[in-house]
Amino acid sequence: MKAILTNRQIKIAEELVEVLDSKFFKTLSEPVRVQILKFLMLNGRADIGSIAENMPQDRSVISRHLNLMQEAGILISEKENRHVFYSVNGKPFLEKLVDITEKINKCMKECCPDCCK
Amino acid sequence: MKAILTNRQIKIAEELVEVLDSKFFKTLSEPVRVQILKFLMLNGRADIGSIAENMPQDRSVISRHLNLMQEAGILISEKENRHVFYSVNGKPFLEKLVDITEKINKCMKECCPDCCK
DNA sequence: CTTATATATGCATTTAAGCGCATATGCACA
DNA sequence: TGTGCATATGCGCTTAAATGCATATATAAG
Repeated sequence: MKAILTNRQIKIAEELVEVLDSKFFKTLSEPVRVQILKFLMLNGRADIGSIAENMPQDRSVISRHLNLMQEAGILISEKENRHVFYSVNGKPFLEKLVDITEKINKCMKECCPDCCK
Repeated sequence: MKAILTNRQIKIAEELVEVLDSKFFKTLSEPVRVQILKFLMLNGRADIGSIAENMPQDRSVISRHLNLMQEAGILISEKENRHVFYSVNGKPFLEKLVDITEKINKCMKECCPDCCK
């Protein structure tokens, strides 16, 4: 048990908690949503119908997953007439991941130097 | 819908699915486990009892979370007499995150160039 | 204006996970 | 060898999420 914690260390650790507890992270850790991500990576922009055709789940289920993924910043959606097209939210998506990695790195270096031995 | 997918692209996308579906990712996306991670980052190596004292959950619950986190490669455990001490598995933990970020980056660049616009 | 199609939503069911109690195991110390 | 403490585990309870059906909404086409 360490003796003293600086405010700076506590703040850094709290930032880490924030990014890990985020909707973003939770949304990514679900097999069906990962499959959807894979599909969109390989096939590019697609509407809900075409995505659902390639998944065992019901259309309504896929629709809800897509909505969650958009809210989490992983996908973007564009409504065109009757269709809603989804695609990977490329740069912001990647930046979020880099941010998480950097925050963990920073936390280990500054809060827990022993962790890195 | 893209016309043709190369084997290379499919392989890259499958590797992405693999890392995202991993125990590692799922284990990290749970609030209590994130709190445990924070605690160990700030306080360093600690045994189950001291960790549980700082959490609202029962010792048995914390014990199980710690076990999962160790299996996922996030923590390491060292048994000393009656006590089991846990600490952050620093380097491997960070490397895993970097690996995931790189895989997603690679997948976006090679499978879905449109994603990055 | 009617019909067909794409998506969204209400609802009930099923499933998985977290949770805590009770108890077992393992180890140290008297 | 017996007692006490740290951790592990069996069990049932509770909760949250995924799932699919039925249906509602919206829009395009005839």
